[in-house]
Amino acid sequence: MLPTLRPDLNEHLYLRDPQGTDLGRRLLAESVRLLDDIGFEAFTFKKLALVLGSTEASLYRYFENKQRLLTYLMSWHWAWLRFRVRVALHNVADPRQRLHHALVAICQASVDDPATPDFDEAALYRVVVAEASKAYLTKDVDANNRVGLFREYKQLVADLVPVVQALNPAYAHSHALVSTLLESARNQYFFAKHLPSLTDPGTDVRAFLEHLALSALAAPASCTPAPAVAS
Amino acid sequence: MLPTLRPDLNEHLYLRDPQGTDLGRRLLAESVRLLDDIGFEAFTFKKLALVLGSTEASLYRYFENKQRLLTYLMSWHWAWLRFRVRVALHNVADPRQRLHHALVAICQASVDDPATPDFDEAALYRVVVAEASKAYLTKDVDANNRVGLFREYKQLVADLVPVVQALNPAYAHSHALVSTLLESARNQYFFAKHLPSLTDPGTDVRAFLEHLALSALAAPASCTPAPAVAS
DNA sequence: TAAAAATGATAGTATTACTTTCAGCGAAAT
DNA sequence: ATTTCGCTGAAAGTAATACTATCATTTTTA
Repeated sequence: MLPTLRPDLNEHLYLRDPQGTDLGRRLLAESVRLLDDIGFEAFTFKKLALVLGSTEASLYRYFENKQRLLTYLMSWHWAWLRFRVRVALHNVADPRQRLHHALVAICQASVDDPATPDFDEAALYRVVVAEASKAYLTKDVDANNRVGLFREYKQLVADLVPVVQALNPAYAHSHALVSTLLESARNQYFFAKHLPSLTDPGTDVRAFLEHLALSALAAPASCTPAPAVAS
Repeated sequence: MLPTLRPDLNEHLYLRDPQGTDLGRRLLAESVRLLDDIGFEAFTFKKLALVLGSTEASLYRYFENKQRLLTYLMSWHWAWLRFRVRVALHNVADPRQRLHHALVAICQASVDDPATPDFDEAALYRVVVAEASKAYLTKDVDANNRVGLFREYKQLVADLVPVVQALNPAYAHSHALVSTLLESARNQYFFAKHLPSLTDPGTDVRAFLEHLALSALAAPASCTPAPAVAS
């Protein structure tokens, strides 16, 4: 099952609350493993039912389809990240420290929590890295967004915006910066593993992102203006 | 058909060169329209055959599957971007100007070329924004990468790295920065349209990215170090 | 004009993505 | 103690997807 934290995820994500039953919890845990194994495209409820010793029909009682299940899993991850960030920032006052700790929380999302033996957090993070964007890069983003399916991601961004704003209240792109940091974190991990020429060897993703954010927010006048020469 | 530019895309992308025949060229043009219409998940060769007045079997002679077709289309886009960047940077010497023009080329990828009436470039860019990452976020990235399917994207990054390096030869993350700029450009367009709370209202993506890159590369010492306080 | 290449027509297979119905079982309420 | 409820499993079915194969016909080209 999913670890200790049990956020109230949007009820449109599921048909029946998977956290409420044994089968539901095993569904969640095993789906992460299976997604990690074979990827979202090859993943089916039939295969999942097989490893669970259950049936397709039973699983369809929890989730309308695998897309919703994916979005559920990603939402859970985002909720968990929010929690981690909140804890990491607790009692840290210095704005620069706050950014630092937030980025540590975001980038160390893959570390396994030994308190949850039957839930593979490292596998979830691999699934997040490889599949998260498929949760919203679909033709029904707008419909899904309308019913709140991306609430957790948007909340995570909303939580981080003040962290960034604190360093430079005049910065005009704090939402864009935050979403770029989150998306880039995933991408750079993926690239490092699979398309290394799209990153730099031995890159510390957190250090890269922290430098990026701090320098953007330091915003010395010399960085800001677009060049004035003719096009 | 695809516009004037005819790059030599990796031959593993297709079974039969679609640029070499009339049906092949119509396949490419219509697939963009159909992908834009219904999205990658709902897209099938059967539906495409229908709008082409052709048959499934005929289309499967060009592409092994829709994944390869998508990667072909994205590769064509990346090759075209490379070309646009090259043209934009021609005879521009000032490093800051070069970055500026490169980003203009990248961010204005959606403008339609009136020279190619039967090819909808705006539609291709929408498809790129929504679907490009699905070309590599799969379980067979590594196999596909090995046979060169992502050559164009990697080349685009490789072309842009010197542009960035010229502004700061000591910068340690130029590959990560370039790939972040490219990925972020797509993401921010998508967010602006579908998940606006993940960007800032009225954001000029190019201006955002240019400020981000310039400030990261300006790298005053005050931005660089991680904070020294206890964790 | 003959050979080669490309296309269309037809058909077929395995799998996917579901839905439906019904029966059985354990826990909770009466 | 039994009814009832919620959940699961079993079985079957459907439409669509993702292909592959064969063969006749048309188009290109040498």
